[in-house]
Amino acid sequence: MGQKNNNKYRKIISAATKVFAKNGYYKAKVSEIAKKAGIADGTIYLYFKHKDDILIALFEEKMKEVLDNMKKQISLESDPLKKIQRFALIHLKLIEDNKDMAEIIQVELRQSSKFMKNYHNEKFVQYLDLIGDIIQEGKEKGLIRKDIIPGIGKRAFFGALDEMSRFWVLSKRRKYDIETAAKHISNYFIDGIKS
Amino acid sequence: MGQKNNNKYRKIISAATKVFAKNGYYKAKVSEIAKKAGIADGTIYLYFKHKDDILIALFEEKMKEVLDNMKKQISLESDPLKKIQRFALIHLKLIEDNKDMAEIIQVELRQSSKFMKNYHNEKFVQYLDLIGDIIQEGKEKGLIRKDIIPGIGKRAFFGALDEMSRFWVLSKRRKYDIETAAKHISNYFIDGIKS
DNA sequence: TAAAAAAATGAATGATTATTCATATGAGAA
DNA sequence: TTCTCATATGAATAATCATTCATTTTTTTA
Repeated sequence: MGQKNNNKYRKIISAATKVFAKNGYYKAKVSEIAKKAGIADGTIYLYFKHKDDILIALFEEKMKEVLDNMKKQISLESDPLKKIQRFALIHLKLIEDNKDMAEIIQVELRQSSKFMKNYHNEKFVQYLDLIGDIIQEGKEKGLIRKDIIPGIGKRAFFGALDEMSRFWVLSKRRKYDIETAAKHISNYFIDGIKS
Repeated sequence: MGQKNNNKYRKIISAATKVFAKNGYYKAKVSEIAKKAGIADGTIYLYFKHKDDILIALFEEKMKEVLDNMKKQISLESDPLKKIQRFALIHLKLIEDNKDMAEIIQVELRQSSKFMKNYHNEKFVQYLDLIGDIIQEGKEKGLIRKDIIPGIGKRAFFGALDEMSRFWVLSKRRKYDIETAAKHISNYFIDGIKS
């Protein structure tokens, strides 16, 4: 038991994604996850020690997927400024294609430091660092101004995308389409930091 | 009872700010708020109907303060581009000066749509709109490009600042000082949208 | 096929806490 | 001082769920 490729493990993660997304971690009932996964309540505890282990496992899974996917896509582009554009588009598309996951990351990522004081979301840090690395590369190639600080730049850019996602995740209507939003946000940023 | 200028009402809000900030809304115990406010548990229910009313009242109070303060400060500047710079600085200073409040807004604002499905944070919308209005003004004065969409711009800029705050609120060490971060973030943005 | 091991079940447990309310306290009026 | 009303108290209540574990079902082994 407890194997990550186990059928039931997968079912629990998948059910939990939906249940956590609906009302947040605290309002999510373990029994509802079990029900949605089509198993008994107790079975969950054969695969996870505690309720919060489900959330952590879920984070790890999804973030790894997101991170691997983004890395691959970014590597297809060689121009750092183009990489930034692509990052924006991929990120927002990801939100669109994984609404449940996006809701959880939006809401619970913030909460995570509160209720799991010791859990450090390493994958999230790496995701941010992808942007930092692009900025660094751009500086080295002379495409980005030398005075740009990657640590600030990566947060500013990620934050801009993230706030746009938050708006989408939490509101019903989509006012701007993904391509437009991605293009605008990456262009503000690129024009703001390029040489 | 229930008067907003009431002594005990104030004490409860103030105690709740600290208690919510420490471990988040769900882990906060009403009895701990009461204890910190120096009153009996039951007294809280003379001023608030439910636990979540405390959080909503707290939001309203703090956001009103923040909003009024920002409005006043922004109005001292006439150049829209300077207003953006000032917005960044004031916003980050505010986070610095109100760490407890900042933690609550960072964490619970996200959560709020989950556990109070009907509560719409009007003051937050207005805060975002301050940025939207500045952008609009800049476009009218020919200082900002005509193709900039205020609805995207305001979210991008706020998101950039907000992600920087998140980093500060959740980490112990401050790597960049406020003035530097504010200057950089507002400059990326200004260079990205100016004519 | 029978025995043993592994997985799964779900009713019962036990801990947690928001909320209530019978009672007490204090302040102003007469 | 005594009565009244508003305010405050905090022990008791009652509902909620995560977690456990004795029992059952399924799978593997021989």
